[in-house]
Amino acid sequence: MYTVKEVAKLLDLTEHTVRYYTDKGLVPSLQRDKNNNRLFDQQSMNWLRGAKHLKQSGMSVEAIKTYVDLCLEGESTIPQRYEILLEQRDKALAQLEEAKQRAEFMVNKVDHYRDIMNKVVPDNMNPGNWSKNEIQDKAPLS
Amino acid sequence: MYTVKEVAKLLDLTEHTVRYYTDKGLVPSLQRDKNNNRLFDQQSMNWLRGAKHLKQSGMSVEAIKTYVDLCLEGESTIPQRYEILLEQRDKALAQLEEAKQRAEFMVNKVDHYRDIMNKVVPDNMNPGNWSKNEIQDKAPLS
DNA sequence: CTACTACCTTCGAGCAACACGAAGTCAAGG
DNA sequence: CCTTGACTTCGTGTTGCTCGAAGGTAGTAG
Repeated sequence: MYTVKEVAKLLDLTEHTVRYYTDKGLVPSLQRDKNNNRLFDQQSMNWLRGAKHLKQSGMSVEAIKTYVDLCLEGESTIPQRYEILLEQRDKALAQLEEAKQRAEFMVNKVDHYRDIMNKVVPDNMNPGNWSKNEIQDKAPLS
Repeated sequence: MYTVKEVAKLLDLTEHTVRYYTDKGLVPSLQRDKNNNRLFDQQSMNWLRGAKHLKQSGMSVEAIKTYVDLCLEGESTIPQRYEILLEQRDKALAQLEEAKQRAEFMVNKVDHYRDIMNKVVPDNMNPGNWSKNEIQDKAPLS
């Protein structure tokens, strides 16, 4: 059994966010101790982890709540839940592609700055001269 | 030369966001036509693309503005800019890792739902039973 | 010339998802 | 007993859009 602080640390969320999600009903199995403190068992952790993944893949808190309610309704909602997950999966895959490009972009910029500071190339590093490919990147305008 | 609508499409931003960023000074090279319409040349596109990448890697609009101002100040701010980019690069790399895990998670869930609908396994798919590894995933609690 | 369409503009309000701080409760330690 | 610290609720603040109103301009069709 975990406290708010512990789950926040384990799942890499702030305590504020953990409370916010539980208040919004995203963790239906949440329990309380005799002092009304939130208490997370493994199942509650799983709801919360699922909520985090769904949120980060682009769902609103409200949409996640709807999804959770569908889960609680039983097996009859499985096709509906499947459709939702399918859409979120595709978003997650698209995000992964974007994250790759972003990481590559940032790595290139840092390398470029390092070169500048080593006097290898002149300063064409301000974003106005940033472009989408390295050919242009290495052909400074200014 | 591109209009707001065109850059929005090219960079995959909403028109609102493009106007918001330009209003916040993230595109110092922005020009206007005789009717006061925003007009983007290649340089302005690059500022905007840079702003988008920095934003998505976790910087606030205000922080990006600060960065842009540093760029405009000249070469003396290069070490400072390098530090900023270094931090953002690390965040981008961390995000990439998270995106990978999230995508894997979502793919597993979708596959799992497909199995359920094909009557391969019983329903243990509600998030309360979701767990971090597939061993547990395939050992339903309910 | 007018009317319609399709852009663009500014501005101000609204909104989601937290973030934060106040004010209070409770249990343990010195 | 009193402080420390972690928890609670509640209400306000912030960021980054998001939307819509209200209006200007340019092109085309009748």
